[in-house]
Amino acid sequence: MLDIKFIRENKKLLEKVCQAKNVKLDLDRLLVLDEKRCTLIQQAENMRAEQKKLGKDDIEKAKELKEKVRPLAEELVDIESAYNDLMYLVPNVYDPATPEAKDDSGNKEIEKWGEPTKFDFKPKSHVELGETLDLIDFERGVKTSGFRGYYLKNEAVLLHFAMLWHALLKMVEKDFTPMLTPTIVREFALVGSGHFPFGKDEVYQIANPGKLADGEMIKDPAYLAGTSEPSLLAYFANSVWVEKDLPIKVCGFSPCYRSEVGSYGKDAKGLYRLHEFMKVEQVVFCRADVEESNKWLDQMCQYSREILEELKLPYRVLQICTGDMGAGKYKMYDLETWMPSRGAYGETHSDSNLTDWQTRRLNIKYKTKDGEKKFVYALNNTVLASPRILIAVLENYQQKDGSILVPKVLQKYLPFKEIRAKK
RNA sequence: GGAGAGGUGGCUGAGUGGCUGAAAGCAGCAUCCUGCUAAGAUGCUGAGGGAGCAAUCCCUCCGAGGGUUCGAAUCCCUCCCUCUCCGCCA
Repeated sequence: MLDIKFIRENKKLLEKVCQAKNVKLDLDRLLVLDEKRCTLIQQAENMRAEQKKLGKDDIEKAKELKEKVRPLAEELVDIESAYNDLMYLVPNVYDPATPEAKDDSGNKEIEKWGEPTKFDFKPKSHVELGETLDLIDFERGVKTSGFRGYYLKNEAVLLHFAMLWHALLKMVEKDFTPMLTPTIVREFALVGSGHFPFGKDEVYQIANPGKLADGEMIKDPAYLAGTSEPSLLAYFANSVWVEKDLPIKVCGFSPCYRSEVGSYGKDAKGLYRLHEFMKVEQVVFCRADVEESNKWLDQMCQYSREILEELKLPYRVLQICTGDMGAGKYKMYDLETWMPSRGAYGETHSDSNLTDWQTRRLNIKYKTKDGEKKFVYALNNTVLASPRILIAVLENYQQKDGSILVPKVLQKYLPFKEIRAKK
């Protein structure tokens, strides 16, 4: 959400943003609704003030006024509802330096660490490795869970948790408050984070929303969140901090659920695109200052890079272009980690500066030194998501003899240093 | 799942139809007073939106949403949440 005043004054800019971000929004209609809304509010308020003044001195006249206000109030409800629907669709502006493009072809590689792993043998994919070493069972996963189902087994399970644990400890070390967040969330959390109304299809809905047999509506349906970000943000909904308490740094651990509708054909095999996985996520709230928030964006990226570097996994940093960055984002990086079976880097982290776009939706503010109230800026980034990261670990660490070495940094958490075929 | 009770400002807590946006206390801020500490005196102190250079004025908000009424924190309905007891359960 943006400030309506800003929208009024920057129509041209926002038209451009809508086009660049591929957001369909009738800005003219929004502005017309806004105008009507202001007029109606003013009229209704004046009448109500008059009505109140009359009090019980002239009940007849007050009655008349009441009847006059009623249709105005009714119209206002309709207009405000339409107005709000559109307000939730208004995208955030983006950093002027953002590469412009219609799709991910415009993403710009801004840094690279390490080189793609070279093998002096024909490397296996994590799917093959998972099968021969008895680490992953897709067949039974699908049998039990359906398309994209999987079981992790044996060392892969411990490796998965070792990495998540390592990631969580890392963030605690960086002074983030660890949180284990709800995965079942209400609508407002997803509207607040901006996952709604844009990506409603991608979220699993539970609690049977809609009409009951007697025609009653079930309100407040529940959803399975695709990340702990909505929960981490919603935790602070309707709160006001004092400037000196900023930044607020939290990290969440949670299972993540994604329906992946609209990507049926993509990444059909392996651990890349799953309906459920686990993730450690970092969220920072900072002062309403673009420069400061961009510094945090870089800093959060650095934390994630540190983990990839400790794991000695080759990666690159992309700045995401306008067409690929999502309505709410002001600036965004992805980290892509080298995945030998793809012969390419695959997205493992996503780092975003949303400025006040989310905090306006959730009403999260702070009081400045001058006593002024402002919406805080919010940012989020993946710390580590698994099993996807397992693709990179299993494949990059495989040996000629078919075994897999355990990254050194993880060995302290594990009762083994390598993974070999079972007898 | 069954049976009860309840949700009021930063906190405690009055208030059951009409100058109540809300008593009182605590906390907070300001000033004064007392040789420190402590205590005392007085005043100020909720949020959102709108008009105005400003003083100020107007509207909305007592869990949320509807309804009754000229008028609702107060009456009615729905929902959400909290607490107590019972049942069930990892």
